[in-house]
Amino acid sequence: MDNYKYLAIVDWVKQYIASEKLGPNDRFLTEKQLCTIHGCSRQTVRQALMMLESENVICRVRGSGTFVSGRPAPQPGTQAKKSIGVISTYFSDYIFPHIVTGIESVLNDAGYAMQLAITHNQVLEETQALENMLSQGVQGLIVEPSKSALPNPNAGLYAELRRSDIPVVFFNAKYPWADFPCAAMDDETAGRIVTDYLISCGHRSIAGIFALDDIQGHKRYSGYMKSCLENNIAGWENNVFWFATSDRSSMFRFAKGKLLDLIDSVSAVVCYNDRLAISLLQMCKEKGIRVPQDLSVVGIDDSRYASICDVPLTTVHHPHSKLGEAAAELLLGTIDRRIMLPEDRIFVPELVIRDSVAKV
Amino acid sequence: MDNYKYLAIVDWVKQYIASEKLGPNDRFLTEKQLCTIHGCSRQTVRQALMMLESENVICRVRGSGTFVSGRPAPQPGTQAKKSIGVISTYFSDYIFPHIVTGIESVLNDAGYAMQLAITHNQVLEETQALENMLSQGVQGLIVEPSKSALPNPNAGLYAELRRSDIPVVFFNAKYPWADFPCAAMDDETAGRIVTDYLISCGHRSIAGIFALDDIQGHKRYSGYMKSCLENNIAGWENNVFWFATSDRSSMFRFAKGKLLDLIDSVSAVVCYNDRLAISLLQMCKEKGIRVPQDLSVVGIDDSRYASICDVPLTTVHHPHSKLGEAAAELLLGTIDRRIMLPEDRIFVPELVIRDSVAKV
DNA sequence: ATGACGAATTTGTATTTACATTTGACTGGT
DNA sequence: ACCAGTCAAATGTAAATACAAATTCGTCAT
Repeated sequence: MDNYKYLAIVDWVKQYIASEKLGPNDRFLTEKQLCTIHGCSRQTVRQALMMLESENVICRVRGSGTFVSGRPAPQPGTQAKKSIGVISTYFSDYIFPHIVTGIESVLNDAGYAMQLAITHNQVLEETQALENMLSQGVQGLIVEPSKSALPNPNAGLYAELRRSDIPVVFFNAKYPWADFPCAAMDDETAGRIVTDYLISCGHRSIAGIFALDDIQGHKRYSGYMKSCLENNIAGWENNVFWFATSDRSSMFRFAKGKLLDLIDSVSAVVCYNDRLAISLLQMCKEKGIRVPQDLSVVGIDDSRYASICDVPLTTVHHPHSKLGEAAAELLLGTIDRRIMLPEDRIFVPELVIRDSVAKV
Repeated sequence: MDNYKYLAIVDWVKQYIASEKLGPNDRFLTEKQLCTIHGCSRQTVRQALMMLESENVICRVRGSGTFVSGRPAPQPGTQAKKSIGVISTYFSDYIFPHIVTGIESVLNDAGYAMQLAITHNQVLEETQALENMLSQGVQGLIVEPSKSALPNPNAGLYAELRRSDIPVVFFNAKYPWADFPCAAMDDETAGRIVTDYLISCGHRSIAGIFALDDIQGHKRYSGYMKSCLENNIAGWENNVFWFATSDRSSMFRFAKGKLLDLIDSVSAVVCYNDRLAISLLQMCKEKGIRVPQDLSVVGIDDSRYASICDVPLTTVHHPHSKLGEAAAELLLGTIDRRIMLPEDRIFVPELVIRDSVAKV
């Protein structure tokens, strides 16, 4: 039975404030008054007040007095609502909003607040975000890696997280050097099934455009490669065009010539994702290349633009919000179990056939 | 010059932990040792240690000793990174991601973390989010009101925020009973210019579909109304179709008959926003109504779908991310000045002409 | 009225002393 | 090898005292 005087005073004060209906900024009893009321020394009163101040119940001003501060701690269960940090590369567009929505819904149901930061796929912004989150005292982190296929200065930070038992879950991709659980779709299979589909439609010369700095890009490329190998597609290795995600907007300006040459020589293109595919569609429109008559195009991710755009895009469904929910569930699971098992949640990709592929 | 012993000891300990490279869970000096080192009483040492413990630098165990805990507080500037709460109705889609991105960029530059909650336009979820944010100790709030045109149970909470000087900024709309600054576009003018444009194209019977539970809906309706009045459009009052935002997805199921009758009787429709307009376009497609030949449609907000969809939509440009930035700047301004002047940031809407309106 | 000054009040810092409670290691017996 | 008891060490609680620093407010002179 913890029966200490200063704790008794803490409780008494809370009761007192509640019963007297003291609002914010009302003057409270002085230390001396509390001493005589409780018949104890000033130090004991001070210890109680110190505790109350750190709990944000009161506010003390030297020379002036003690005041009631803010909301008087609604429930006695005074633990602050816990929060989870979410770090994403982007989220203004594409599939990201859906993923984050999925995360939010699960976190919210579990009573966690969500703190969001965006890295714009820049590792330094990731560093910044991680530092922020940690100094905010988050209970866990859900991170989409930035430039997951390149060396990364944050390895030390993640190691520290591991040591201090702050749970981390990745989504979309995972850093190979950080063994945390991950929610993602099976990107290799995604790359494979779009290529398989093109081949099943009779295409034999198929270009691929992939992100270079990103594990997802590598995996999708790998699926494309395996499909080409298994189906004895010749020359595929020379038909691959690599880009860095930072180039995404500018690649169609700077590398247009090279890209057009490549496109001229094939009958179909596997695009790293829908966003890229849609840019390609626009370029084709400008150049008078008809899709799918002159060129077949497939994307991956099934973003909403894929179904709305001019030539509805054949693509691979991305689990969007389900993936976000899975990531959040993984994190909550590790928080509950208090251990970090690196069990991933991998989603099986499904082909979505629309109008951007011709049979030959 | 604050030159207190216990603060000196706090600094000394931080230095010591850093210089000796003590990791988490390493045993630290005992209180007695610190007493002899600094030549002071044990209480003074304890005061310092108490501070360090509350800062999460050390961890004390009765009967055992003092231990180094976690990360040793990187910079001496030890105030936890401050965070701002952002409460939005939705954000997975439409213009919301852009708005939130704008907010994030400004907050991030100013060194604030962003905490995000979503209400799904439900006042109770707004209550929940507000409570969460407050218990997290945010420095300020950026809120998009939920059902801003209906009575709201959170009035008391906002009054409390006002009293306790926690700055609040609204965006998109403001509650009429809560006098906080607001960043929004001029919705009345937006409603007016689309109607004006339809009239300038020769339309004389123009329907309007507006959100009922939302100040933005009221204002856009008001613009539509004024334009009709000024241009002597007859019968406009009977051509208005109201809906609640919660009906949005289902209205085309339940009220289809009534809506079709309405559409049959007019040559043009003003839609509350692009999202609605696009749903309408799809319905028209299904029913074989050609846009713009049989029916002209205008939206408001210039979401990305407006430019991509089948019949590119004539609409009004929404400042998206600029509006988000403005909201964040308003908030940071009031934080800096420490007073809340209700100065709004209103954006002038601009018509974006695409292909969904026919001249008659 | 206004301003300067100072006393009283109130919280902050510092020391000293005493005892309580918990932990961990040591010791001795089985 | 194991168990139980003991004891020292470490932190926790409590009190009395003294002085420091900031604020408030009344008084007095201008």
